[in-house]
Amino acid sequence: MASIRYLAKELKLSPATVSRALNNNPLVAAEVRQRVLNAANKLQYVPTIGRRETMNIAFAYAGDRSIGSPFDAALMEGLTDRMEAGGFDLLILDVKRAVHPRETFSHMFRRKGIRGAVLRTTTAAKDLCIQIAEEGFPCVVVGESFDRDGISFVRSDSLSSSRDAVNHLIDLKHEKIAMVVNQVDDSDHLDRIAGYREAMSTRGLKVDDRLIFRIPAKREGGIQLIRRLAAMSDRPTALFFADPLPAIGAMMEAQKIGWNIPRDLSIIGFDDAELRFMVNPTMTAICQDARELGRMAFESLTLLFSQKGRELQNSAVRRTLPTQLECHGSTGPVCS
Amino acid sequence: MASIRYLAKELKLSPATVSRALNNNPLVAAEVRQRVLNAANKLQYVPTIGRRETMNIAFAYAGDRSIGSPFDAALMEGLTDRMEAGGFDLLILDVKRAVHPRETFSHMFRRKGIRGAVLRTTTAAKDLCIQIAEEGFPCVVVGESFDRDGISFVRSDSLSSSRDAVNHLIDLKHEKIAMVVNQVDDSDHLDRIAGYREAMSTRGLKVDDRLIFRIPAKREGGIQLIRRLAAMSDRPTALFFADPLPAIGAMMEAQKIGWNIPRDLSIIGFDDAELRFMVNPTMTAICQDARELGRMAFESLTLLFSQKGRELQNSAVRRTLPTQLECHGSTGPVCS
DNA sequence: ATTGAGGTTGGAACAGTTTCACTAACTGTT
DNA sequence: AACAGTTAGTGAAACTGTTCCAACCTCAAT
Repeated sequence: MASIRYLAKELKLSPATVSRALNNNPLVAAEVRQRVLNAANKLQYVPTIGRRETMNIAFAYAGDRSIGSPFDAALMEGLTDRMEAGGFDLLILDVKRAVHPRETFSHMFRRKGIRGAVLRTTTAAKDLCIQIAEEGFPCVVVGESFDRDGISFVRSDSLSSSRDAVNHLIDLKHEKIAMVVNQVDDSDHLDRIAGYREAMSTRGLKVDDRLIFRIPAKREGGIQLIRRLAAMSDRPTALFFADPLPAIGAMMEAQKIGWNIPRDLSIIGFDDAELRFMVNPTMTAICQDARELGRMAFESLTLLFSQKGRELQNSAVRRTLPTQLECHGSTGPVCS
Repeated sequence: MASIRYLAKELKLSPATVSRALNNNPLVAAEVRQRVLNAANKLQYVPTIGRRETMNIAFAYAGDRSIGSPFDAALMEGLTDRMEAGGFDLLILDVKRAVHPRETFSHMFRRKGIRGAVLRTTTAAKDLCIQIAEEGFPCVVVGESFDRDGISFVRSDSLSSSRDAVNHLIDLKHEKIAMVVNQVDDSDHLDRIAGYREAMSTRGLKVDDRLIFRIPAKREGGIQLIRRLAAMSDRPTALFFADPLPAIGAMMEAQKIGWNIPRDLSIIGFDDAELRFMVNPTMTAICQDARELGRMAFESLTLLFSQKGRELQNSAVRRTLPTQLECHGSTGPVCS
């Protein structure tokens, strides 16, 4: 369709100049480059190798790059699970780093021969995802959900399992149940808070805002929280964490200052991987299947490529994966 | 150099047929494809996009795919650290899955436009690495070392820090110090055993082969080991683990059966990531900087591309990264 | 005014891929 | 047995993207 030569004819330039502009070659005038980029975006230009469409899919970090987490690793594993069969290759990149000055994101993807992207993001970078999606580039976001149309995403259903978790604590006769959540909200975490509130009020427990603690989503956050609790006169008997690492930190610090878990304090965390088995006692946690999430992301992306995807155009692909509450050793009946 | 058309002329075929053969298109006769592949390998054919050399680097799993580990995640992070500046992109693949029937590995890499590969491997797949290296494809192995010439690799220096670890235990007056190591050996683990033996004999302690325990490198392995130790009449007072997960499992199981760590048992593990901080007490461990290892792997690879690399040809690039012993709460003086 | 340097641009050559037409062999039908 | 239809395999040609080289244009210095 829209080839380099077609663009060239349209813009009354040579193919050479268009190619240079698309590759951010400095030997092209700024004004010309801008015109070429605009035309390429408008005409939905997609580079090919010879006559073959490229078969790369990007796992793209929008925002902080944090490959380090087991969650990302599992996600990637799921992504690659089905890719080989379709002849796709997986490319890792950091969108902020990869994009050249005065280049749109979708253009950067095209320059690298990428057909579609799985965007791994955090709330801080939500805008970035919206921007990329609005440029019309096929992408699926993991780790955030969006209200507006036109943005595809896959997510875990945090709401119902959060409800389950809190109900489990209430079944154990806990009443002062605190929710511990990251300082910055994303939609996933908002769901977790909603689940907490729902379960509490349904079972006739008052939700006191002072029972919702905001901490950084790191191990240190959990440690600090325990130190705060230790000073309280009327502290909660159970904690529900919306993130894995603070839950671990809290368990360790609590034991360090002599509390017995679960006798003196019950803890429920989240787990993307196998962390719940690495602490003593093993941790009751809500588990999400990150690998399956990766598979779903890939399938959503291929759906966007297909004819059906073209029809959907503005209505996006959205999938939700159920999560499970796994009961282990960090929760027990309230001890009064 | 060796282009498709050059190959075609050489083999008295059309460029079309050569292209098909190289892409494993089924519409080409088996005998012809074989001839093309042989010629491509002999003439060191490298595909290009237009006239530009491809800029992909592969993070290739040779053997079991195990992206899941934090070690791999950190490795990848290190790899990508410097890549963007050089204009390279990182491609993830599983060599066994990616390779087509009757296709050499180097050919598969070339088909995908890959300039060089970082091979992440295990001992079980050591042969695979040797094969790829012998095909002459630029690659750097991580996680294994090789005696023979012509194979580049980056590794952590396990020997000296293993010595440090055991010496630390001896300083704490331990005498019955056991070494716990994976059932299958790789050169890295052999180094760790060597370090153990060296330290023991230098300090005048006898190395009893019954003090070297072989277990699967999983959490469960450590659990099983503790159960075995519990039944022994004259059990070791300290354990030196060559792998992260069994050390964690052992700590948990030991505490479960009522042993106090470090009073009843001192434990030293390995840590690629942050696991040592997630257990209680925090774990004394040998830490390797997987991220730096990734950076080194990338730099070694680019060295192989450069002119200097051409000269080296048969003598390979080899780098070793020091590791550190970090003392935390899981080791203490022997208690008699 | 002339010359030279540097920035831009286009033409041409060349890289790989696929479409289309063609051949040869094989298969099934009359 | 003869014929038609199908299929595997091949090559020419058309098309895609990139870079080398020559040409052009502008501006400053002589």
